[in-house]
Amino acid sequence: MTDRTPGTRSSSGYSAWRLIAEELRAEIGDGRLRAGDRLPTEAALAERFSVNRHTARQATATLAEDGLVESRRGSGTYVTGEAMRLHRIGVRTRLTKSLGEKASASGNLRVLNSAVEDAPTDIARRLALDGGKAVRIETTRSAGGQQISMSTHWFDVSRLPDIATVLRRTGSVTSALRESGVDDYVRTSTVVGARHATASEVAVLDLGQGAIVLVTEGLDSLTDGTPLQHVVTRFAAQRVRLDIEHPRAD
Amino acid sequence: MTDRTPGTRSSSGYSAWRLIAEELRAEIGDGRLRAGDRLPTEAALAERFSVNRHTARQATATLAEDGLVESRRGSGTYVTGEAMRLHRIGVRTRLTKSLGEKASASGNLRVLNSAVEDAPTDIARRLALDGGKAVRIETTRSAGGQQISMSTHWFDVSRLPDIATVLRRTGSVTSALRESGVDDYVRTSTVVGARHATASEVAVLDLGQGAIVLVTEGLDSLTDGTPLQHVVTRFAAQRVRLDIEHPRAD
DNA sequence: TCAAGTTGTCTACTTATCTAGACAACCAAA
DNA sequence: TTTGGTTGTCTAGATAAGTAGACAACTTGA
Repeated sequence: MTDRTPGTRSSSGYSAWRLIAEELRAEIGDGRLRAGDRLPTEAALAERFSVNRHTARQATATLAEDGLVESRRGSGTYVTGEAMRLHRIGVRTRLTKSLGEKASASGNLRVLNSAVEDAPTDIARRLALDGGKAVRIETTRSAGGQQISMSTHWFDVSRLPDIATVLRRTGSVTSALRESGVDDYVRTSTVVGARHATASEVAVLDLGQGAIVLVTEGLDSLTDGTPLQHVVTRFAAQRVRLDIEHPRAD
Repeated sequence: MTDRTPGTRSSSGYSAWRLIAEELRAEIGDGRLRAGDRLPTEAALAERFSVNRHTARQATATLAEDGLVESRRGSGTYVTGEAMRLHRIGVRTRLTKSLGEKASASGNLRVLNSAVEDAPTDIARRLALDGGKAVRIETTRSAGGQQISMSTHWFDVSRLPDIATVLRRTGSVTSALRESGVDDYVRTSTVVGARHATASEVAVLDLGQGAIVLVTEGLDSLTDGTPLQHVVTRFAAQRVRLDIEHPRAD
């Protein structure tokens, strides 16, 4: 990108301004550009990425739409702030506590829909399902007026037949499980990946097309090892980072 | 995307075929399409995404270039496989156990360059630097002929003045630290995010423009809590998932 | 063997993106 | 106030991306 020779138009499926915008977003995200800093001028960006000034402008305009930078005529374009949320992932993921740095009240769970159906074979195996039937629940989580994540939960229907109803009422997985007779459970496995958001994720999470989602796939179990919940969560990567809890050194 | 009305061209900076390609990649990644499955026909994809067949073709062609699918004239386009690597993140990330073995399961580490310089203030604070000087080392990790990740390591130069030289020779952080008198250390903090790859990451990790990187930011410490290493790693998200180690339930 | 269905390739055309240059509006510091 | 530097806006033209239709090459199952 930086040294893309004019003829070597890469045809990557990304417009030039989008690539520039994401490059700048990365610099803001990892601290090379901090809140209050002035971006390079439009002319400098155009020079650096070997594009016309209009193309560079479109890049900063997109970042401005996202509220990441602010352009001031006659002066320059400035970084407004990062505003990244931290989501804790640990043994006991008390969700209602982990969202938002300041308060415990943040993080609103909403049940979109639920159904009892045959689980995909790999999920059925992970949950050690007998009959193969499972409760699938789709939820979203928001905080501070922003969509944070969306999840697909799978429970054994023979073990937790009413979990969807209870979850809809309580708005918390931990509470719903407690009401269903599960006093304690732990996260036994988590795998994290990242990919582009699908069309439905773009819609539900209120993202731009082509945005990125962090995908976590987790298994919660009773303390004796009995599998309880298989849950896949997609976080809006531009708003959330995952804070991994490590066990105490001893 | 799926129901994009013709006039509502979103102008997202992503070409239509790129959005389709990433949508399909997501379906392959999360198991909705499995190895051996046949993709919808080009005509069906064109219909579903409201584009011309040629545009849909370009999407599958890109996936074929990545080795994710294979097109067979007269028959269809088939998913070849996922081939996702798992990278473990835990308390003690013993990458290479014995000195004699050249390559461990987690791949081959190569030192790109290193320098002694002033650390950024936030890193200096995390490492509790006295003079502010730190050793910065850039490394890459490959496995099976593929680039897996690239990292930026920061060490306190007063504590580990020769770490770069030793790391260059041993090819393992654990070994290099052991030779430097550090017998044991633990991961005390890890934060995971995701964003588009920068131009240099695209080059080093051998990715396509606009690819996604998983970014981990970790702090390793002695068992008494003394900070040792601040390390930022960027994984090629299309090749790697992070497997989070959870402490035993007891 | 045949017919239906699928991918591969070609040409022509339309639409969107990027380039190029100019100038206005505005800011900040001399 | 003046000057140089910056963002905002306009017009026109060049290049890339997407549409449209046709047909060849090949596979599969009847």
